[in-house]
Amino acid sequence: MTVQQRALNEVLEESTDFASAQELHARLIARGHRVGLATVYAQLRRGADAGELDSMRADTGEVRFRRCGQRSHHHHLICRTCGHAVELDAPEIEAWTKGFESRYGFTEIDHIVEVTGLCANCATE
Amino acid sequence: MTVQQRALNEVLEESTDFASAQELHARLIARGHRVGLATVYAQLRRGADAGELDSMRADTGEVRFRRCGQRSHHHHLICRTCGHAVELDAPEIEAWTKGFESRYGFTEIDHIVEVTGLCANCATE
DNA sequence: TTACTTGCAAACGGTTTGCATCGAG
DNA sequence: CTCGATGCAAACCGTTTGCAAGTAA
Repeated sequence: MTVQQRALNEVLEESTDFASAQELHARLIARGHRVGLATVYAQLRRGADAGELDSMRADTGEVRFRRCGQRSHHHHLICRTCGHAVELDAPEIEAWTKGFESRYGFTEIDHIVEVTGLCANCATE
Repeated sequence: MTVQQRALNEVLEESTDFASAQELHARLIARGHRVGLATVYAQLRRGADAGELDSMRADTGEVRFRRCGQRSHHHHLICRTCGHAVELDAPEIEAWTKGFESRYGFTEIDHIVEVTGLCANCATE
């Protein structure tokens, strides 16, 4: 656990919405940390691979990250423009996917569900 | 309406899934059309602006296009091992996502749903 | 004619990589 | 001491733009 990792974790901890690698890097610099952009990218990649971070691609092409607050399985409603996120309960989805196990003979069923849209703020611009 | 536009329309007409600008360009070249990549991008942009094309950003970062309104939205149940796919109807999902428009003030809501598992064949191996 | 489209090449912006160095364990 | 993390600079890749030449109407 390096100094840079601790610093990034801190910033991720404090932000509630999805943030881009560059935004996170800028915040680190603003706080006086000396961190390379490539390092931030590397850290974010590791975090996402390890399942500690959720990632999504914005309309602009950047990837945005957020620490996953809930441990249990859940989904997000995410603004495609600014990354603002709402956590969703999805009992319907869980039930829906369960049904496939017997119906199609599939096992170990998993699912990825991302709901995206434009939040009230971004829609007016 | 130029020759290149007619050619691209033809290719879009024939493809049922979302295709990237580069894929579409490659298909045009494969058919013997002399078209520049920049032209394909320009055409796709115009088509999307005019509402004739749906566009979405893939995980890889490319933008993929599809002619609008053909074929209703659906999802797949895909085997993680052999790639075997089953088409799914998802009325529950559609209804579920619709509810968010008013509840959270989001507009233009879209969703990505991927259901994966092991098919009967692959599970026994 | 005239405005719009074409298409090459160069620019752009986010991300990744090569590699020498650093530092945690 | 060792191996993974760091960070600069350069490479990458999809996309956009500048601009000269072409073409539909």
